[in-house]
Amino acid sequence: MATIHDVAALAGVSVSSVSNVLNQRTDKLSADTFARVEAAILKLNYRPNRVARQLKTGHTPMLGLLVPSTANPMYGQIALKIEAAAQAQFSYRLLLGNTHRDKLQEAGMFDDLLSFGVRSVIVVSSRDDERHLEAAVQRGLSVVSYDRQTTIGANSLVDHVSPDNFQAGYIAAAHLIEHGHQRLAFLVPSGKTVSRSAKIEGFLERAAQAGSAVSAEVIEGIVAETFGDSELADLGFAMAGKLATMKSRPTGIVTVNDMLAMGLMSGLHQAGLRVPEDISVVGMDGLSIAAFCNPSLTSVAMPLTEMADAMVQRAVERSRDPQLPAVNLVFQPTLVPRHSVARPGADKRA
Amino acid sequence: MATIHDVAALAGVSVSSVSNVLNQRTDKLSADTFARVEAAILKLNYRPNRVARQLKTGHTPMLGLLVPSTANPMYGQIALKIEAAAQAQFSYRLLLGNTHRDKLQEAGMFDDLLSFGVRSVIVVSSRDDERHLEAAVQRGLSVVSYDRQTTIGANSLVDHVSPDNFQAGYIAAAHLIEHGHQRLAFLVPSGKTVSRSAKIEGFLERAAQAGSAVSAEVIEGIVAETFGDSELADLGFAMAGKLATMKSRPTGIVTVNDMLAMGLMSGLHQAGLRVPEDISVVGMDGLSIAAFCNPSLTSVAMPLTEMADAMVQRAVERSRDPQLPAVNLVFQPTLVPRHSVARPGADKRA
DNA sequence: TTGAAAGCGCTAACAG
DNA sequence: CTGTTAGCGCTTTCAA
Repeated sequence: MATIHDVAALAGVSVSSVSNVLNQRTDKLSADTFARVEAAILKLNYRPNRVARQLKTGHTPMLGLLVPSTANPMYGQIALKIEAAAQAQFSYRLLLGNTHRDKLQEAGMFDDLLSFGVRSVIVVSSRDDERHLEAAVQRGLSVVSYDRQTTIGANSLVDHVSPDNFQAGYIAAAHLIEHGHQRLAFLVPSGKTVSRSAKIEGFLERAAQAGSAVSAEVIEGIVAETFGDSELADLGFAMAGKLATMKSRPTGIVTVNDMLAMGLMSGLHQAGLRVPEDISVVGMDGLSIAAFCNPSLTSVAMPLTEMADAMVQRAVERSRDPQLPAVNLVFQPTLVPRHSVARPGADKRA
Repeated sequence: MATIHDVAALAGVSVSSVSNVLNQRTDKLSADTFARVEAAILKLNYRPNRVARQLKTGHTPMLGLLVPSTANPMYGQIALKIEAAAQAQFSYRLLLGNTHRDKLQEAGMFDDLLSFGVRSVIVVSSRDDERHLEAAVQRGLSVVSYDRQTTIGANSLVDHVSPDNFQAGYIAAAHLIEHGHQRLAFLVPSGKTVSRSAKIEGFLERAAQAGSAVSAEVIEGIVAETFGDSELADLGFAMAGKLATMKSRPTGIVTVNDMLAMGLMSGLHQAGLRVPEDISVVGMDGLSIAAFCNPSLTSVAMPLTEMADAMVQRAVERSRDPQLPAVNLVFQPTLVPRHSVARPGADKRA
């Protein structure tokens, strides 16, 4: 690989002139010198060594991304959008880590990012406890946390970008109520997270507004060790079995995410219950793949592209100017009606 | 951040002793020095700067991964397995790039990997032309290509790891034939790739062995610009419309991958055709999520974990010893029977 | 067994 | 406008 010295020698100039060309400092160069250097660069097919540059400047065009698992299509989609935003906005590349929501995995990734000189990281995790994120900030990382909207006014060192989860729960319940459902349930894996709590609150709030005619309950399921890459779908499938045997079964169900909904619908079908004739289901995420279930899944979609853009922008800009105050950005979800919701008692087979 | 000098000062030794501790050269150190240095490292919470180390050694514990799009669950799953293998085998981190099968994107990624000093890359691309991969090898990258099994004996500079796609097509057709299907079709997006061709050949071969009673055709669909993140599912959905209006419709369909199959089943259902009663469908990939379709999708599963392990091992080992000859590893797929295949004419509703 | 010192390739004063 | 030079933090001869 050619170095800056080779280019300087070939162009008959000093290395600093070459460096100035590389860094667009045209004001410090004669047009002639500039041209000669450019020619030399071209002829040698020279590419500056970013490692050397980084050792000097302390910067590197890389962004860390921590997600629970790219095997979950939601996070695969997020990774795609974030990569696109990082390239488009800053020509940054992505260092990816699957954490399985494990604190140790996250900590290991932070260590490595730091030692690679990466200064910005986006964390999609959802654990309730955020102290290890603050610790990472103290060590010099600019961290953006996804889906963990903090209380307004809370003083944090990390940026937060999140859909309005309360609103998501609210409009999901509203959709079912508008279709005449009176026995609602919210399905969620056990384990408290900020986003789950907010969704549940929104769901319950809307149900409460409907008065005593509408009942609402929260049903927790436990993710088993034996579940595979699609553990949430596995859980939904398992929970369908429980639902099927309930005496006073809910007619309208909201799930905390689309994978759970897909597993649930599959399990309900297996148990001989029809969606939406016997039970209506509303998912959350807006996974494109959920449009291809049978029936296609009605879902509360999150504005992924906008959120990805915002996350990348905050992560990089704050790594460049750590003085910037942390912000708390909230994005509005929208209901995407498809075919998993109907009036209770309706029967298409009629 | 503490540097090696801080540690040396605190321990009262020279930087080279610290370096020797860092690199486990215990033979060149007294036990006492070693202990003092370790203590200093601990007290300062010192982490060696990998950038500086890399500038000196030329190595960095990073692996590049190029996939068409992590929004496709198949590639999300591959990314997950590869990351796990890279961590487990070598403690390497992953630099991820979504290429959308675009040659320019791939080239840009190669440039960046090289300038970051990354020496190994795994490419999941499937374009027929492989010259740009060979070019990357010339520039110093160790590249492993997935799903592009080359002709035996072909002399290549890149490693190939691939499922036996011919066999995949073969057992998919066999499965349908065993269920009594006589009019088969293979669905594929237009655009030739090595893996698609092999699958088609295997499919046709098995059909031919069944004699003149069995007919087999290949149906190509064109991915439209308007399709979204799940473009393959969109395509399957669109192709279902075409199938529904065919005069002499196939009863057993094999799709080149699971996303296409999911879209297809959704489209068939939309068109009033039942799976598997009216049409049986066999997918390929073995996506865990395909177990939650309705009906659940019978599919030819590829041994992802084993392939990921092999790819990582080859990529890293060859980057360390470029003398190693390129290999061509082939892995066997297995049929995962679920509920999208039945005897033609069978009717569960009876 | 330990330390001094050269340099990996680049940037950015600073001097000319 | 151009060139010289001192590092960035580490590894690794080579001497002591």
